[in-house]
Amino acid sequence: MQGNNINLFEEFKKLKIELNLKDKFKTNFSQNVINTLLKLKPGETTTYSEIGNKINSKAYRAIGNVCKSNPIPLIIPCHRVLRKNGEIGGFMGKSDKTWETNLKKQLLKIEGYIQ
DNA sequence: CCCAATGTAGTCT
DNA sequence: AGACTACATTGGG
Repeated sequence: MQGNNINLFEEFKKLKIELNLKDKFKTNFSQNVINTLLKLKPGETTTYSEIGNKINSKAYRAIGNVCKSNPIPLIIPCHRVLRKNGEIGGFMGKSDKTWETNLKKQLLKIEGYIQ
């Protein structure tokens, strides 16, 4: 059956939603973080320290803070950011084993990063 | 294991 | 304005 599968990214493209990211992310730092995140493709992951290298900053923890203020998870793919030591890291403001971090794992599964 | 460094936002005084 | 605090982290002692 062909028509049963939906490519979410193609569907999103069709919607042609325009986001005013500068409105939400005012500072230089946060815009750098967001721009770096938007370059990630489905199935790709990065780490807080890797983003730090790209934007020339050591504020790894602050990178998490930017993600926390992400109004639209999935469009700004904060779930593709993992800890350098392989841990899952936090999601939507929570860092321990909560439904939020579990959702993060599920998203990575869907995108094929983990089984 | 403990701890300083990092950027932002929030809460005081 | 300034001081202080909490964070989805990291690398070093």
